[in-house]
Amino acid sequence: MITVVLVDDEPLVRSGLRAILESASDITVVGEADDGAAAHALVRSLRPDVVLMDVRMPRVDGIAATRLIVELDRPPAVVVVTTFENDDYVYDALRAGARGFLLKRASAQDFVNAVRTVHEGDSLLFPGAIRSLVTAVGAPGGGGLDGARLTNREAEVLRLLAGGLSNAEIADEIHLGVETVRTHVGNILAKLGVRDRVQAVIAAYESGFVSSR
Amino acid sequence: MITVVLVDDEPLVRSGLRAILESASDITVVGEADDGAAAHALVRSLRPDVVLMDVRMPRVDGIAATRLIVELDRPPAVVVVTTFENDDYVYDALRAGARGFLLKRASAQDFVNAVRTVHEGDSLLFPGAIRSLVTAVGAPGGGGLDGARLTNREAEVLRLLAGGLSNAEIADEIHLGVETVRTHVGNILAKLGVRDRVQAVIAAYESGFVSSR
DNA sequence: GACCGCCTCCCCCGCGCGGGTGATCTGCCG
DNA sequence: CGGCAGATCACCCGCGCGGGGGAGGCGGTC
Repeated sequence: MITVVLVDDEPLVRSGLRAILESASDITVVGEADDGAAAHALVRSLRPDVVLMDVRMPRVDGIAATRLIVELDRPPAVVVVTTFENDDYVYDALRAGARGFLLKRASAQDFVNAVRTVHEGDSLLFPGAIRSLVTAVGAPGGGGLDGARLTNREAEVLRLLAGGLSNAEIADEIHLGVETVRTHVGNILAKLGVRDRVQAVIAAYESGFVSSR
Repeated sequence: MITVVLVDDEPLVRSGLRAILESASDITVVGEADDGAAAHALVRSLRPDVVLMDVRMPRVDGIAATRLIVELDRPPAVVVVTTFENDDYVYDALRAGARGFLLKRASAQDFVNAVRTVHEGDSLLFPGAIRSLVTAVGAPGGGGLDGARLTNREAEVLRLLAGGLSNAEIADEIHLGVETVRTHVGNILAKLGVRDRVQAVIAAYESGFVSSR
């Protein structure tokens, strides 16, 4: 059984999340808090497996609360919940130690899956990378991106990379030197905060930057 | 404009595909055939970009027709369409040179995407790998697979691999020697017919063996 | 008993990959 | 004009990865 604590300043949101999560037989919501300070206290006493945390809250916000919580010993997995895709607070929260993030408009199944995922492993894979990429979804061949950290060229390279091409093949494909491709790939990995091209591909799929089917 | 030839022995199916594809402004169905021999002749005269081919047909079947078509110079991309997931004919067709395969129950958008994909690049990525994996979807942690080529252990390794883990990390995770993991990974790559772990991850996503969100 | 598939581990070899660093050229912006 | 970001290419280094073998144990089937 996975125990969950909900943190959001709106009772309506908490109720909704509770209803969604409790419909899964392996998940129990053991507590709710309406601000970061209360969340910290609640987590210390209840020791849940997972915390669903709104980033934007009065007084102690989700970032500070996340920071406090992950400093506990054997801390729960914190999943940040947000309304907006382009929310810099989410970025900060991920840096503060959150295991992943979800949009409030995600489906019920998404929430259930997210809780299970962070509980099992160490994932909601590469939240930082996915966060960087969600805002970059757009032009297929290299059109105008915006909030993304990736440049047009980098996005193009990532797309080919996610097609399973080697650096040399990418170079051939877009008529560049292999060295240049290596540079772009290196920059992509750095910007996404992932270790290698495998993780970059995963981030590309998980974020919807490329999509299956 | 992408030109397409449809090959299926049932007029109903051809009509359906035609309606779906012509709803896309960049796709035109330039011809239809109801068996493999007619398909071959039609493709030679019309030189379409893409052929959607049923595998199961009377007289000259889809496999033989695919073989004939891909032997033309500058042949069109052949996409095999089938009713059943566990259809060995599909396997043969892929070996015969088909660029990908689709289930008849796929969505309208899937068909449109498939046509565009094979027309642009060289993909419907790793059709052989995906074919191997679609039948393997099932137990998350290593339950009973069946028609899959992968053993339980290999499926488990692939799942971790698709989580972005290195060989050493996989070895740690399931308490094996790195050498053993290397062997499993090697076998996985061979069975899927892909070159490296990056392509294996892509196949895992494209096949639904692992799924985003 | 012989056989085979699966799992486990081992060695060697070549190469692609990723990190670090630096260079040049372009175009944009203040 | 100077500054800066993006794009291009370069070299070095270490290592993880993948291919090619081989080998032993274990549990099934014939």
